[in-house]
Amino acid sequence: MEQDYLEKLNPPQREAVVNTEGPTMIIAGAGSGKTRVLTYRIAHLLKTKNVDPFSILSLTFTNKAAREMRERIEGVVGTDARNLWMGTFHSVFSRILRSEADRLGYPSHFTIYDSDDSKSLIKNIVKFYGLDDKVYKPNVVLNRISSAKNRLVSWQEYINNPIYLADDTENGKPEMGKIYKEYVKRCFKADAMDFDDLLFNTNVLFRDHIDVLNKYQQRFQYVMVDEFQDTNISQYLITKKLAAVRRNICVVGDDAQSIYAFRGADIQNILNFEKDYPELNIVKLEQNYRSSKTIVGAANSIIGKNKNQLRKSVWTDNGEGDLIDLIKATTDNEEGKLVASAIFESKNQNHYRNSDFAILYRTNSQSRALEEALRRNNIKYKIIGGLSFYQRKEIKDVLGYIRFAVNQNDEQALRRIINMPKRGIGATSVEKLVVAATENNADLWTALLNVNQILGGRAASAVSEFVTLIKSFKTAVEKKDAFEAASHIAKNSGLLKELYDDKTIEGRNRYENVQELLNGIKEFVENPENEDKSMPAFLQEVALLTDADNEKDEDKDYVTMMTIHSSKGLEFKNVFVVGMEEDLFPSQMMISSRQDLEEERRLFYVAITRAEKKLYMSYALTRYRFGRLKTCEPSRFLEEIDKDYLKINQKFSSSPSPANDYAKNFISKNTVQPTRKPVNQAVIHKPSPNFKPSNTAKLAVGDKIEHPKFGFGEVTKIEVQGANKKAHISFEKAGDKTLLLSFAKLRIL
DNA sequence: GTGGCACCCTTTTTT
DNA sequence: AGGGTGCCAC
Repeated sequence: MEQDYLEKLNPPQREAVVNTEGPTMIIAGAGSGKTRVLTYRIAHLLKTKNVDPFSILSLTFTNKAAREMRERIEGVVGTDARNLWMGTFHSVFSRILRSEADRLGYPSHFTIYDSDDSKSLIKNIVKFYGLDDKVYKPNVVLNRISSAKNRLVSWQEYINNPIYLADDTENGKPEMGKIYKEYVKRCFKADAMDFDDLLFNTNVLFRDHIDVLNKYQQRFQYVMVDEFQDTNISQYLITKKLAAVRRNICVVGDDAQSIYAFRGADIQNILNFEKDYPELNIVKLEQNYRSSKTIVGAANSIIGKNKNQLRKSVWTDNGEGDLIDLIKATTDNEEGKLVASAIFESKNQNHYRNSDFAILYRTNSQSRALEEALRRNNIKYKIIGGLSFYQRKEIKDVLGYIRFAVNQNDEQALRRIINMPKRGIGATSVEKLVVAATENNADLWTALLNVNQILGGRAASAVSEFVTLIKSFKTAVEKKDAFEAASHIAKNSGLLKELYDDKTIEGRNRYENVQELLNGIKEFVENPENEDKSMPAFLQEVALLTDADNEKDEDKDYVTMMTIHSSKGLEFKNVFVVGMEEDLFPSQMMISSRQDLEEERRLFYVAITRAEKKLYMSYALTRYRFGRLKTCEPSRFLEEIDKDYLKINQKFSSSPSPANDYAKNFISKNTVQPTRKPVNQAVIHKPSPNFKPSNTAKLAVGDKIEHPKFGFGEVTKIEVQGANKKAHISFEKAGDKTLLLSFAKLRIL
């Protein structure tokens, strides 16, 4: 049987599969059959070497990659594959942390804070210390803490190291260490770990508890790491410790595809690897099986501009293929239209299906215009990533209740749900409770139980009711399976009713989303592979899930839309790389923060190498950003592609140039924002004094009105913007002043 | 404590 | 454009 698969491989691939002992580094160029090699390598271990699946640890970058790999291995070796330790760093080590939680003083049901939780906790802390939240922006603070954790710098070390203080002081943020400390303490007190803690604490666990480390060193005889170029130091050290005894470690990566430095990924790991394992066996996979010569050539011509690369030559035996189509559009909307019609034409000419196309962009916000165009052309599409299902407000609300029922110390969950739906417990009361808990060195839950000593009157009784409610949820979670408990909570928390009563379209959607969540929990419970059907088990599962992991569409024939980042590891027959504009791609941030462009260029390389047959690139001369029309210039990356690979689409090559003049001209002709439509009348909120939300009035051209700032006047023009959400009215007297209709203080005379 | 309104800020990628 | 926030009225 093994002969079968070995014959399908070229010599370096075969070597990578068969050499299972000792440290190995596989440098796998784009499209070089990496997944196939990894699959066979594990199959080889299981079948030929009779290794127990429980003793193989395989770490991947996404849950999806893990699942696919498991399925493929299952196809070769059968159900043994189910027992492999396979998953992302975060999911594998959170499982291990759960079973060893007591060693670190955590309960095994600890909560995992997502970045929203982390950010709002930081916000609380900044406020708590009375610091300026303009200076200590949650995002910035979290990044700083995160990168410290990823380099295994504890808060103690952070505070005691003058270098960090000097650095922070220079950036005007001297209190960073104090925030870091408080953040860690609050997380611990809340029985919570954030994403970085899952790795940081695994390192602490293995450092401080040798017996635990020994146990896992014995268990994992073979350790494999995929997408090695995107691991950070914390992850690297975990694998190093685990593999220290057996030294059977195999890492697979491509330095040219390292695109997560912003998250702490360190290419240095590849170089360190050679130092840490002098007996290292290096295999290079350089033949590309995926793409045409044109695509491989274009990709090479881009990545060749980077200085910090290991020399590697990716080549292919495939045919020349089509040139890259460059599509030039005047606006972002037109870009969408042109992309849609290119898809339409290509489908007709080549009998492609929707699923043969992918549209890749730099930022999630670019998806809007494209979406619109595809919808109008009746092309089915699916957006991967962006705001994930689990980040939606209504889902987070329900999960907030569930989380708090499982862990009553989960401060972030409590803050979210205590007054949702409204029950008369305002911010002041919550703050008093938190302060009381802190002062008495007690749990939040204890403070809630003793609310009568902290608050009085209506607030106290509201809190008591809330506590009773939570107690019943707590029982539900302890006694029932995840689905029953969740249904109970959704119903009795009042969330479901509140959404049901909301008859707007958005309300409907939200209600359906909650139902979908419940369905998901039901599926979780009914899945025979899940032995533990409890609520905590479900939460564990869900905390590390992303949208890309929810692949259960019946109808799979859609155009895939996603960021370049989430396209890593995927391939499509035809790929559109859209928004090829300076400042957008490469990103403005990269330029202004004085970082070099190499990571952006690698990102471009990743985008190009997703394509098998044909590549399209597009840019717009004008684009809306933050509601403003901006002129754009073609990306410098377009200049960097070897011209032999590019074809300027004839239809659009007649646009005036230079591009910027044209765009400016375009904008000057469109001084009135094109999305504003003139109308004769609009409905506005009725002005004070008898103001009630439902009181509306019609405002028409010619009406006499009074404005507190601009005085009396007459309506000369009404323009509605967007989906009738905002209207602009013009005054006669105020010098043709344009005003937002939402001025409730307007008086119609 | 709640709710409306005007103003302000976003300004990258994700486990 | 869209969401968060601070202020004000009730």
